[in-house]
Amino acid sequence: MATKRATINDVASLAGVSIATASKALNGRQDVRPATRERVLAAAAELSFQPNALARGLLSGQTRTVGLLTSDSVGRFGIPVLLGAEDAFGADEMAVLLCDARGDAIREQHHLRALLSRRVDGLIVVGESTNPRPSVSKDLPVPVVYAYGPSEDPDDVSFVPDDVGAAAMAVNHLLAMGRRKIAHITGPTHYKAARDREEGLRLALAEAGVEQVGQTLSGPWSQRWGRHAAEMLLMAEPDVDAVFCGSDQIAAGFVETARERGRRVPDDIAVVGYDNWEVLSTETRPALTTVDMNLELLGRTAAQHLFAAIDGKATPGVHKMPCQLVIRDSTSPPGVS
Amino acid sequence: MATKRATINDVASLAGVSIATASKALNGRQDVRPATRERVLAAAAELSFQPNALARGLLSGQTRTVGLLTSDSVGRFGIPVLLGAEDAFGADEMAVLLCDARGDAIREQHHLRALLSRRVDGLIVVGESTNPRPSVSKDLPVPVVYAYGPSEDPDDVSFVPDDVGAAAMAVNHLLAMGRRKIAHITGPTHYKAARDREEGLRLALAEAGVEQVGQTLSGPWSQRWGRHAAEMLLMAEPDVDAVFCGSDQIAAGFVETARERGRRVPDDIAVVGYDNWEVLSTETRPALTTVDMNLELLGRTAAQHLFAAIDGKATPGVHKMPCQLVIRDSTSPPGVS
DNA sequence: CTCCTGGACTTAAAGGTTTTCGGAAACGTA
DNA sequence: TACGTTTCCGAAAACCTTTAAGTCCAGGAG
Repeated sequence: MATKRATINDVASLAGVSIATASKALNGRQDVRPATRERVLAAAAELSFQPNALARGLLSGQTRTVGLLTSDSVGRFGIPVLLGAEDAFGADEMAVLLCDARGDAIREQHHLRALLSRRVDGLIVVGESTNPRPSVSKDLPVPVVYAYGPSEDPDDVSFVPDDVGAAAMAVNHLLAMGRRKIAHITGPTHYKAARDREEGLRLALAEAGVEQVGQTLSGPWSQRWGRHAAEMLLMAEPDVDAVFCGSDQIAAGFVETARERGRRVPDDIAVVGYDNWEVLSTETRPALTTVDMNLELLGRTAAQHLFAAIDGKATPGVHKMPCQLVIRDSTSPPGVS
Repeated sequence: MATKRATINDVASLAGVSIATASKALNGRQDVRPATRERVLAAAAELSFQPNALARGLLSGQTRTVGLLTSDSVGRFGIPVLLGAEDAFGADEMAVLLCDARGDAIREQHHLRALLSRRVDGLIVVGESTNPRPSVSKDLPVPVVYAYGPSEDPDDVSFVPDDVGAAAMAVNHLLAMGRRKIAHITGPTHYKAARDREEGLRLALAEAGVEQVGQTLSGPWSQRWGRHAAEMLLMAEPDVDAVFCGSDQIAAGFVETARERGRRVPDDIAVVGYDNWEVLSTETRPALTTVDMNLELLGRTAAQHLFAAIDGKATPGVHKMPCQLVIRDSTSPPGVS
């Protein structure tokens, strides 16, 4: 806590010039003699002058601020997007106003109004799942991009991970490792993520002419379910040699139970997870091969496209972002434990 | 994307009054006839008018915005604090400008300037650990409160979890369950959290006149270390009947290995974790008794005190916030599995 | 009738910055 | 000397809202 804030007026009078000249000097404009500029800069430093962004924004109509409206309280998806966005903005000193609607539509509207009244230049909406969500962009005076959870309206700009492609990539990896008895354990079917990943699995298996082992097992996204599904699967399909799991939590549970039941991973059964949630994927034994959705890149890309949209160059549609397969010990080739 | 934003001027002329009257009508002030107010409100609704917070802030000197400056990219501590802060602010529609310095002092200064230039009303600084950190508040024109990681300067306002008290509480719980052979596995000693939690353990044991079993084992905060430490501990001190772990990650690793080595939890060995990181604490077998640092409450309290400080009523010093012991199956009394 | 009161509304200033335009000085050229 | 050009700087408007102060008018009291 200290003195009152200095204004450009104070700087100008300390430097003995008008505020116009001070402004020009501070903003590196022409039309000001080097010696004068020097004096102004010195005065500004002396008073530790910070230009008032409100006044500047009022005049220019640009606040250099974007709103990030998220719905996943836990930050599982919002955080990487925030980081990516900060990266994309960073250089040019954009700031991020963060609001968490906690899945409540009323609260979302409330936050939306608050952000709009603060005159954000744009908006990033982060979904809590990849299920399409109602558009928020109708008649909004600023551009909006959706990250992770796409908008229902195809005229909006959305960025989602390519779950289908990533799942296919994961399964192709298992096939390349020589596995042919591949099972699938995943999350609730009302998640589009679960359906997409299963779709990817099916495409990859079909292309290779390989049959899936057993039915897809759907349950919660939890470790507990992974363990439970493992019991069922190992009982019903004893000759399974690979499992593609819809999340690292499920995979961690599976690996634990498989281990307990005397199945070696990866020698007897190879396991692939999803999410690359490091507290799980690198701490299981063995560490998990898993899909990294590259959320930080997704966030950065969304931010960059928001910039483009702010400049009037929007690119509507749902953009699928490539994921990455992180290969760890849970899928080494058989015999190469 | 839609039309240009309406100003109060547009509202006023649509309603056929002056902007002053429009302002008064919109803000529920007296001196305006009900019929007139009605007209103004209708006009505002018609134009979906949102008052420009920049202009308002410029005039009042208050932006109703606070900055949240965090250093833990992963959001493990920052997020609950953000949520708590949003809760405290929410009713009164404060907004939060979030910046992540990622442990980089330069970037922190950069963000600090950006926040100041945006004229935030106050600042919450969230540490990445409970280690005291350099103060940022000297000669700042706005109040600052520190959450989780306290400031080195005792004149600042800091809120930290009461690690010592919580550890003592955890150990007292073990003692109450009849355990007398208590060991401690924790994180690196350069973390104040590790030292404080050990301190709490010592106080509780001393008060009960019980000796700690073996030396405190220090290592990374990881599950891997928990497993490794479990091997060592079970070898060196076979008769241990309880372990207090410095984190849920360590506890999860310990439980896993103890189980593998044929020790039953909690029958043979009771285990207490720390953090109540739910993806771990509720998913281990058995679920972990653990310390919940109540970070959301901490964040809310910090936010409330920031309000107080904004109003000129600061309460300097390091405030220790109470934690909570969440009792689950890993510490049931012996024989009551 | 005049004067006063109070209600309903308007005018104008303020807040800090950027920008446009015009002015002044210095200098060179005819 | 008169004039044009260049260089540097200042005055003032604009952005949008709130509020203090002022205006106007109807109606009541004297």
